[in-house]
Amino acid sequence: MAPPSKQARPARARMRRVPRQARGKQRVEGILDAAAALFSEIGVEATTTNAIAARAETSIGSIYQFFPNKQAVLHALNARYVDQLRAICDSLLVPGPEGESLAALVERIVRTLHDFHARHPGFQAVFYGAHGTADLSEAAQTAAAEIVDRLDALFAARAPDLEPARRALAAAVCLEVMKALLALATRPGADAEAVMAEARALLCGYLEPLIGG
Amino acid sequence: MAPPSKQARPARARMRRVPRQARGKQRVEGILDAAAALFSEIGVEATTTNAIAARAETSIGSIYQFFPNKQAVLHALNARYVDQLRAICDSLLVPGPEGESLAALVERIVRTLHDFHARHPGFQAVFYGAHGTADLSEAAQTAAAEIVDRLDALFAARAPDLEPARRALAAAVCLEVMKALLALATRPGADAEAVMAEARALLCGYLEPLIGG
DNA sequence: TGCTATACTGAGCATTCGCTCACCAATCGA
DNA sequence: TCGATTGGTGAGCGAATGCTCAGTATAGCA
Repeated sequence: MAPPSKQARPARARMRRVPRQARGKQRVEGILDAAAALFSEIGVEATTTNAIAARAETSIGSIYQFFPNKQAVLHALNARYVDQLRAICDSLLVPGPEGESLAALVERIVRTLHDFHARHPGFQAVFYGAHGTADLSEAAQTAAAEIVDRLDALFAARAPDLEPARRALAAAVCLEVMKALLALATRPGADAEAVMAEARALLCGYLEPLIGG
Repeated sequence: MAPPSKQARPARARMRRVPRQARGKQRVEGILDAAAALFSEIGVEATTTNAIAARAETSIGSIYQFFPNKQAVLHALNARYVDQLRAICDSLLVPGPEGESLAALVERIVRTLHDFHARHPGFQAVFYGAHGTADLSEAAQTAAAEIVDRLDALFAARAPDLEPARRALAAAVCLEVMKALLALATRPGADAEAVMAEARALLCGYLEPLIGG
């Protein structure tokens, strides 16, 4: 990422042009798919715009028809993941069946999020990366804030008397722990089931005094 | 990092020349200090060799007198951290005073490692980064493996009957959880003490059934 | 059928980065 | 004092990267 204006970026646009025809929409999807694959394979920084174009079997020109710069591709990909995650959370991070045990709740959450990680390798690259320049990790924070809010609401539903500050902290802690352990579980050569079992034990032990059995 | 031979690197050397005079040793230390500062401020990838030289108040030529390439600087910095960490672990990850409670042990570990993180901002940048190109994260894995081994030995001392496979898994899980929560604690604007309290609760709850009270 | 908006292309420009090399300076040992 | 070894310098090279732009192709519509 070399010469995108040394000055502070003015009013950054997310899209240069919105695709109107069907093939335009397909191009954009193909570009995002290619970016996701490369991000997870070689990392965000190491992925070049020309490589994304080659992987998407299109030309760099096409990328810059729709995206103003490389960052915008990352942001768009992140937005796609956040949308999917939001849909999943809507049916996941809710009180669940009346009287659901904490263990069952934790099991549901851990398994669902692990599935999401496994199905979308690019997600980790976008969500977990420090990406050096703070500006880029803004994408990750968007997604993280989304999940912390949902978790916080879920905790509030199960334990109305828990102090809000403690609840928010617990939600943030749970997210970070989940991130760390799901990364461990999806590491090449790791025993995902075994790690998930530890994650369940860890989270249940932590949440039991807070959220009740 | 642009043109360091597209081919597989042959027999990578860690140092081009070992400093013999005192001022040479000081130069190397100054270069590592500058690299550490920049890595933590703007990230490993975004840090250029010229920027390191400027920060160290020397010339790029001097860097390449001692280091064969940018990676070698990262590796040397990592080695310096690993040495310091090893020294700390030697007096930290041992059974401790006879009959020490699990809570006291966890408290000791969490606090000491938090201090280390706070004192060496560059450490996180080196230790936590994915750094894209797998080759670079090798540095992080070196340090991680070191700590996991120590933890494993500590667990073995406290719970000789625990199954080795489970013990190793628990050690890896503890390291990842610690990494995640220490990162959360040192995040700008975070309440480090509050996060550390949660970390203690989390780890005690997890380890109690494994390592005994 | 022709006209227009949309979509697509890829050589190449501007810029950056890692790193070299020819040269100079300080320090050491005898 | 003087050669030898070690330490230090920075303009600039080659390669790679993000991105542009002039031009071409396709789709939608009257």
